[in-house]
Amino acid sequence: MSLRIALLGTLAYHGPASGYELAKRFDASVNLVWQAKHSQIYPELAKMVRTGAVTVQDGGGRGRKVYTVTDSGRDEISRWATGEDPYRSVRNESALRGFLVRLLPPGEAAAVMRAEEARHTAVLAGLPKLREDVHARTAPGSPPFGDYALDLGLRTTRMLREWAADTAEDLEKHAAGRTP
Amino acid sequence: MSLRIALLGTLAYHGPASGYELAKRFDASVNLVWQAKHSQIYPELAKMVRTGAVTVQDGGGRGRKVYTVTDSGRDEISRWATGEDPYRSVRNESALRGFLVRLLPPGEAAAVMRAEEARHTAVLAGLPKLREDVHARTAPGSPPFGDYALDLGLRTTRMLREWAADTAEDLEKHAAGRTP
DNA sequence: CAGATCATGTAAATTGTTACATGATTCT
DNA sequence: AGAATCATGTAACAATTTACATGATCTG
Repeated sequence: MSLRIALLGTLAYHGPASGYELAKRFDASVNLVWQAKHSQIYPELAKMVRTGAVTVQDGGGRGRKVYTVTDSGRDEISRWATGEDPYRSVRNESALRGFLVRLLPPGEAAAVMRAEEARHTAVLAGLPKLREDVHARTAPGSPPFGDYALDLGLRTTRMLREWAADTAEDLEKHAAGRTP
Repeated sequence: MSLRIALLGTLAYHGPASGYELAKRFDASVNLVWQAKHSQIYPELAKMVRTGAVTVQDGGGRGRKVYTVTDSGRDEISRWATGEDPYRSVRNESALRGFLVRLLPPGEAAAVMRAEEARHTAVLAGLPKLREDVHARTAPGSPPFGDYALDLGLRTTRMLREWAADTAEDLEKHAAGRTP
């Protein structure tokens, strides 16, 4: 369901697109929050054509197919976004790594956390460019998609970096304490 | 892979346990970061017995089976935790909802964000109890599992709540502006 | 023309969810 | 005794990943 919604949302924000381009857009926007490979996107688009959430036209040679979200598709987005369902699927491999870090010797654990910190710093450095990319891809007239979403991405990455740094610091203290 | 690692990590932190108890522990600790149902846990445990990452014994009647992590299992954890692999799988339905919110009329969108804020506030209220539960389930002598992990959970939830509140506020301004 | 990129798909395997099924023990 | 909880599993289905496969167009 979530992939379907993410695709519909992306089409609604950035305008009609091909499966190929949707895969690109995923990398450049939703990607901090949800991922999908083309091999999952193509079948899902075909399915959405069958259920009337999107329409297809041939577009721009090379066998390119352009998908457009329908009113029915927009309704689906609204229903999902406003719907109750209390369950929120969460999966976070970075955080899982954080869960395991105490099982390592403190020195090693600290190194892992420092590496994690560096990774987040790198992501932060790339965010301004990401923001430009997203704005460049946004269809004129559509609401500024990036703003809330990118803001969330920014806050998330910042938080993870700080957590990694604080954790590393704590572990380094332990490591120092045990070999005085 | 990640489920396997999460299970091994949980066994290493909290000591030997049955599949049933592991399912419980997941709900009470890793759950902010990774989820699993018993129908996935049981087969995975059986598989790990075959590959020697854990051992089984019968324990405490009622057909209960107790799993213990082996040295080889611990090695697996270390390798995974320190391994390179730059890819980090992330899935976050709350955040996905945030992505879509701009597609709704501002008033409705603001309401969705306020609801989200309330949800996070509720989770925050439950965290002290969660911390107690985790500590109660932690085997004596093992490292304080909860500390870094719960800290991350706390920071994540706090960040999401603030983001939801700020977004709601912004949307409310828009809603007011358009119907002056 | 060769290599990069655009573009779409399918197949096989793995992972995850929902539903079904069963039985033991404890608590009231 | 009946309800709740402990406890384990399987089956069917859905979602996801990895690998395989193919061809068009553009760029140097």
